[in-house]
Amino acid sequence: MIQKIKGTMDILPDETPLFRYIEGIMREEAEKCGFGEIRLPTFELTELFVRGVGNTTDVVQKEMYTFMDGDDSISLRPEGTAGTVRALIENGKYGDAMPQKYYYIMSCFRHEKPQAGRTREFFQFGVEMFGAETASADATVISLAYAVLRRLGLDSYVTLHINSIGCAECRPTYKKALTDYFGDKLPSLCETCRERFARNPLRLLDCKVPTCATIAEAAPKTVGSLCEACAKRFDALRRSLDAMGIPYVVDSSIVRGLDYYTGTVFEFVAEGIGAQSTVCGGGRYDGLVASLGGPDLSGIGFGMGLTRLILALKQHGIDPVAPVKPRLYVASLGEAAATEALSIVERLRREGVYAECDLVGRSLKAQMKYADKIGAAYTLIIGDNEIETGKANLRNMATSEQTEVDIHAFSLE
RNA sequence: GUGGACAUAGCUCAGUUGGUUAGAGCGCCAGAUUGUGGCUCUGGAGGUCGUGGGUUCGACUCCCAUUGUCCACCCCA
Repeated sequence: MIQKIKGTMDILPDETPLFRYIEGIMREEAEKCGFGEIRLPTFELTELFVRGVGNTTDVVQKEMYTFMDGDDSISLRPEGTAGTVRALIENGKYGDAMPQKYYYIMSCFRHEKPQAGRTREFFQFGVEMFGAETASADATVISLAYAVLRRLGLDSYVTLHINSIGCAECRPTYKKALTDYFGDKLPSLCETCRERFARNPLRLLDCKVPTCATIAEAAPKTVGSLCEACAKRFDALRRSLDAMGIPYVVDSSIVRGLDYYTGTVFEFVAEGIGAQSTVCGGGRYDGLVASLGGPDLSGIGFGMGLTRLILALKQHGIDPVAPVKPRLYVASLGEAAATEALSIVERLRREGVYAECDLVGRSLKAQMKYADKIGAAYTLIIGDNEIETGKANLRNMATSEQTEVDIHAFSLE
């Protein structure tokens, strides 16, 4: 048989209600903050991601689904920010009143090796805000993520980590401080860290190898080498979060692997769902709009992984969706009754009631069993006698009480 | 890309040092006197033991390869 592609998933009817529940919360919370839904192409020109996400990143270098379309190199979107920025510029939305606020719930694609909390096609809730540089903007975006987690009942199981990695002004200074510090310690670092030293020194702070982690602990902190503006804004963000009652920890190892991030970065981490524990990650990207050919416009956003949220919900036994059950099952005996059952069910459905009848030719007993199995609240039993008299027994499946009703005119509580 | 574990009915798993027609529970279907569910009982369908080689008189069981799944590294949501 033909199997699905590695790293993709089938979401069956017993799981989709949970997805829709979570998506509903995301939409409500985003729209309460004035974010409007944006729908974007599944694929874009490869160059958008090369320039937007950054050609030194792993995501672009080795995880994109890229192929030729005639003379164009196109790629499946590996994340949502680059496309949103492209749409903002292309549709001239930078001319409208600021801030511009967008959200999306869509699948993204990365050619990675699947593991717990990581698939090649994954579903992401993302939020992007443009043209607002205040700490209040940062706090608003973070509080939106927190609101979603709180409504899912996960707020006490996640930790918010925040950091500032500096702007175009202070980041180079900080990078130099870092390379100065790590430079003479290279021999004691692990192999991947030596690579990181050359490619993305910030990531040195995030190594899990014990010896590297100890060395990293004593490394100069971003927060200590921020320029005045960045330091001020980071302080303001902390005060804002305090004021809003959103708990957080300052974590200098939060770095982000996408090139566009500047200044404020943050993650919500859920312990216990596996190694991929970041349930939401985001930050500021003040240079991105300009670097993609738009005006000099600031931006901040986050991505939240649907399947990781579901892992966390499962881990804590949170199951907020009730299965959908029919109000009525019409059991029938004989062909005439089967036809009558169909018309009764049709009438009720037109009135907005979820009703079912036999579709596979079961015996009466088997129909009753089936009605029980699917959780029907009531069962109406009809045969030739009932068609003749127009009356039939309506059985309450919980109490087993039966009442006689007019089969053409009865209604359900 | 690197490493580790695992692959037996629709699902969760047994399967003794390699030895006759491969098992259980759950699920599914059908019955247990005539037109009524949940409990119980009985019966039934369903597996070329992931795939391809090899060792052997004989392989679900041992060896090799391959594919897939899971977990971790890396990276990220």
